[in-house]
Amino acid sequence: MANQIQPLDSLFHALADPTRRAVISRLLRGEAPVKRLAEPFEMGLPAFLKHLSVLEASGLIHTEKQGRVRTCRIDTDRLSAAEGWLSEQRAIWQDRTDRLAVFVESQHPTKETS
Amino acid sequence: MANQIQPLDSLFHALADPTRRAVISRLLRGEAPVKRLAEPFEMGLPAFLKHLSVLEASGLIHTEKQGRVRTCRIDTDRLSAAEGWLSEQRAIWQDRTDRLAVFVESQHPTKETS
DNA sequence: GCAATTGTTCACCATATGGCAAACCAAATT
DNA sequence: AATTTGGTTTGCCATATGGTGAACAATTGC
Repeated sequence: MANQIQPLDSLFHALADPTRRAVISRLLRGEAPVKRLAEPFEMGLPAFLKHLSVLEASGLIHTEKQGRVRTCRIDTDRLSAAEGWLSEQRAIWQDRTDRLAVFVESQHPTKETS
Repeated sequence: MANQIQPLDSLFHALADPTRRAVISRLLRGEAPVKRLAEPFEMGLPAFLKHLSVLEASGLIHTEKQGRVRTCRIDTDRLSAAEGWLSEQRAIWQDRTDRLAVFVESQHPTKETS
């Protein structure tokens, strides 16, 4: 319930880039090392690492280094947090339109309420 | 179904700012002119207008000027688009974890499947 | 017509973002 | 020990972002 608004900034910011969204989609199918994650993209590793650190700062992924390979996995709770805010907003809107519908209904006594 | 990925960039980017999210929350309760929208915030109008234009570029709001006052209203379809992408992703993840659960189940013939 | 209200535009600024190349480090391989 | 591999750090760059103040419309109300 407690709306910790601050992290939403970094969350949505992390989602606002096609590369990062692709990484998320990829990680939803299972963990992967940095190199493999980076393969589909045309940028260099340094640029890619920046994207990863944005994702990690947002809490959407966390990574662990073992030997020389860093493995990345997703934190679906953070995804749900983003989804949660959106569905909260939709709830607000739906509640309002529902009450509006009732009001309109009450102004149209001729139409049957069915 | 057709995933028009490009607009997601501007969509999530628009959501990645507390001012803009507040504007959205406000507009979900009903349309409002620029001046009234800007009141709760401490920034000047030029800065606020930039936020509005980011929101408008993302399609989350559209505005109409009548006389000297510009009225803003929200486009809930764009909100649903963002929510849609997120729930798609969750579906991917859930499908995977479901199949994983089935697999784990099949490796544990001792535990009853209930 | 004058003045207040409501936006809008402009020039400017500091910082963040997203990319590069190149040098570097540490773990595996051979 | 030498080399490859996987990742990291460091500069550097162009552009975008988020804000400011000041000047500039254009309506509306008196």
